[in-house]
Amino acid sequence: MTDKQPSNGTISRSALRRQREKELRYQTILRAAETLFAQNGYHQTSMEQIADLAEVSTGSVYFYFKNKADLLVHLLTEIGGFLRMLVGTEFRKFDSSIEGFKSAGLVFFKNFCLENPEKVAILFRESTGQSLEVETLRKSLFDQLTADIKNALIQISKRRAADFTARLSVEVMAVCIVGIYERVGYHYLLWQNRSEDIMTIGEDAVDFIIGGVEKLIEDAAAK
Amino acid sequence: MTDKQPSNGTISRSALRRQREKELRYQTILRAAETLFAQNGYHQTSMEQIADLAEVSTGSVYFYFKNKADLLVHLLTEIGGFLRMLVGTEFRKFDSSIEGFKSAGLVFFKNFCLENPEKVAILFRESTGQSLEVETLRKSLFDQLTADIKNALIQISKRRAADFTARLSVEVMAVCIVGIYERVGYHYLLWQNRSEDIMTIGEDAVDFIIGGVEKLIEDAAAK
Amino acid sequence: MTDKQPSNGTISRSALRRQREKELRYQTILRAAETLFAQNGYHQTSMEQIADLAEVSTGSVYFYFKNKADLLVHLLTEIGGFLRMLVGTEFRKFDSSIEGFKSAGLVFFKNFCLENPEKVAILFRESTGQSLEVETLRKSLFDQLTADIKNALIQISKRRAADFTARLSVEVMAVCIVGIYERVGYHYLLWQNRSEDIMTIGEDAVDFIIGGVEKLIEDAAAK
Amino acid sequence: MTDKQPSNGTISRSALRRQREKELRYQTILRAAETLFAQNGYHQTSMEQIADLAEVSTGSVYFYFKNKADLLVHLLTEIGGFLRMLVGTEFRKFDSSIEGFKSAGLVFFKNFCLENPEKVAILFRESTGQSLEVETLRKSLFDQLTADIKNALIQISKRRAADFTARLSVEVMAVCIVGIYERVGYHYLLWQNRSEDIMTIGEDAVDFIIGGVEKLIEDAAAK
DNA sequence: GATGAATGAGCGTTCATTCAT
DNA sequence: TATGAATGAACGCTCATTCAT
Repeated sequence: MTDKQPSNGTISRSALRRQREKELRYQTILRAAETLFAQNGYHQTSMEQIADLAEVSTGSVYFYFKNKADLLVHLLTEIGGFLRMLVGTEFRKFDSSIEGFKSAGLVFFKNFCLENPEKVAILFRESTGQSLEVETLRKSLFDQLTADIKNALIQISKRRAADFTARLSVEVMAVCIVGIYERVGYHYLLWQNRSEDIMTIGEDAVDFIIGGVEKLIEDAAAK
Repeated sequence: MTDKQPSNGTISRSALRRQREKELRYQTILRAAETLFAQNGYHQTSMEQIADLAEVSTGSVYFYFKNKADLLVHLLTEIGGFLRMLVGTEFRKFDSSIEGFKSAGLVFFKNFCLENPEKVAILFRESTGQSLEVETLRKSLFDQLTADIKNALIQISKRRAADFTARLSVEVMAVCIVGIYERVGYHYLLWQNRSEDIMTIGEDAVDFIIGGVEKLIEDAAAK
Repeated sequence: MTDKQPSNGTISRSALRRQREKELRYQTILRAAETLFAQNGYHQTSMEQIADLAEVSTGSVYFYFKNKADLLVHLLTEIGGFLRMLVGTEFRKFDSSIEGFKSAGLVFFKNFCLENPEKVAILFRESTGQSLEVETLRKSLFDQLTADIKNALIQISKRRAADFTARLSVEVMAVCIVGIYERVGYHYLLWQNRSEDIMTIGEDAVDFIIGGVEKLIEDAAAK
Repeated sequence: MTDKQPSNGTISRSALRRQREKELRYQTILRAAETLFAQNGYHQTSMEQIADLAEVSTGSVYFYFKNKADLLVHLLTEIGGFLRMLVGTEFRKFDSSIEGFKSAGLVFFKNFCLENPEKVAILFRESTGQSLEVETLRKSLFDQLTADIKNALIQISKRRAADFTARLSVEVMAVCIVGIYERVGYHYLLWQNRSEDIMTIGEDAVDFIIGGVEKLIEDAAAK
């Protein structure tokens, strides 16, 4: 705490370095936890293993994270943000059209699942059925995703002059779509290791969704 | 040696009663585990708690089940069989038609989810991300469900003279449908407690599925 | 208890048969325990395993033996008696001469060790360091053996008109001899499996003992 | 990072002190286990008792030793090394002569048995008939002792220009001698508490051994 | 006498968390 | 800040023993 601020208002070089090192350590620990949780499971991973992989002491882990669940909470938050960013970007790019829907789906399978299988494992497997705190966070992440999809659906229906909600709760549709993404990713990446086929599979899944959505829009518009 | 075998080859009454009592104890313990796993979570439940709720000693629990994971395995197997029976019955009743599809979906939400929320919690939440053994069993249960749905889809497509597989892998469709059931049940029963609305919600979800399937059949038939 | 004694004083046939069966069961259980203790170790053997091998219920084991230690106590007593009988017979046959000494040694290696390796395991390995009760019995068995040998040594020394005790405590000599028997049996049968060589080895050991004894007799006589 | 490495390459004082304290704790725990194993027996001693006597927590015991058997393994290794050192030193001092033999024997009874009865209890009683791992270690310790004695015997026979092996396997002789030491120590210290007489008894035992050896050397030389 | 289900004290072990240095 | 030894509650599990039938 001595050399944080030199006499003038700027931050000293060594303070900056320490800041960087701190951030680096934080990341190293988080990545170690991610790797081990995904690989061996949350309960099968001890704090000591995480510390070992991150090459720090157990005490240090507790300096950066208040407890074991906190590691999962941070990972989950990070993963949730990352996923929303990926999908949201795609929707914005295509202006919430049906094209954006298709594109977002493919981005999910390619840039999320395929490139980050550990995140899939943590989001869909390891964070399931843990403490109340984690489950609450998990719920809120899923709720956000659902809300995003719901909004996109509403925009599309408006554009087509169809009143979606008349025939089907848009929210339920959104929940269904989330369920599809989740199980397809889980099934083909965590259970089977079909990394090479995942894009074809993803296209099929997106087709199923689009097909369903289109049909229901037609029905709604027909009324 | 007194009452096991009367002079003739039949089993004596008291032996039968003991048999019944043994089966009863087994059930009592299994139900206690189910309740506690669903309520507090697998890891938050101790063997002593299970014994207490079942009103037996911890030793007795180990007489009927070889270890804690074994309890989960038995529950999961039971739940998987029950679910397949429910859904399969419905398909058979409607001769694998699209009506059967609708009916099976509703049965899932009514007779499985609504009437057995603990089973939902265990199948979709508590059994996730446990030991390799449990995860393997879980995978096989999901695989069976997927295969059942896949077969139904193939039968329907045959009846309509449409070649489904041309447009979309039937298996992926089946996986999507399983994903929908899973997440809708989880979302509206475990996260929100919408027991009263579950049937309406279930109908919506089934409509989404039917919509998607119909659309894809049309597309396939058009070719 | 009804048909034990017919009106006259003789024992009924069925009572006799039951007597025989009881004795048989007792033996079956004891032999099962002996086998398992020798094979897997006393602590690594459970009462259930013994009951299983003897093809009776655990309850029956407790009818014949008051507890687990009691099994070991009975085995040990039996083994001790058997060993004393073997060796004693030999001494008596040769009239406590140096020939009897030699002969008894060889009988130990042949008729005790070679033909009953399980008894070697139990007497020298499994009964060591158990409860106070077992250790006390073990001590008394060793004491008896020691006393037998001591007496033989005294007789021999008397015959040679040598005063053994002048040079060396006869008891210590006896203890030494017991130690030789014990370790040679343990070393070459339990650690190495030299069943085929055991007689040659035994002869060597007996030679060592005889050599020592002779030498000390000479020394004593010389005085 | 504060006091681990001062600017130069040496280890700081406080790091040294911590090192010492760690070694001290290790010793305290090991000594507690030794005391309790010798006093109450290995199986009758719980990890909690050891922790209590060492005035640490059970967790600490597991920090220093991987499990209960590991404690016994460490004790046994330590005891084996100590014994070999004692006896070996004596042999070297007397240049593997018959005098060294005598001296080594007395050292065994005085500096090993008399001064460390707990070690006698653990080496000859508590380590017997435990797990495979312990029994293997035990065997290797006895094998080493046997080999040491065997070598000494060979040297002596060479010096006397006698071919020992002609009459008697040297190895068997060594095994006999080990057996004598073992049983005499066990008999007079663990069973009877003859601490005051142990030296006289030890001399007797050594005399018996020397007597035997001399006789056999004479026999061998005579041929 | 025989059975085997039931008991429950007891033990070894783990591991998240703390804290003196 | 960082360390890592220390803690101790908690848990899964075993198994000798009992006892109602």
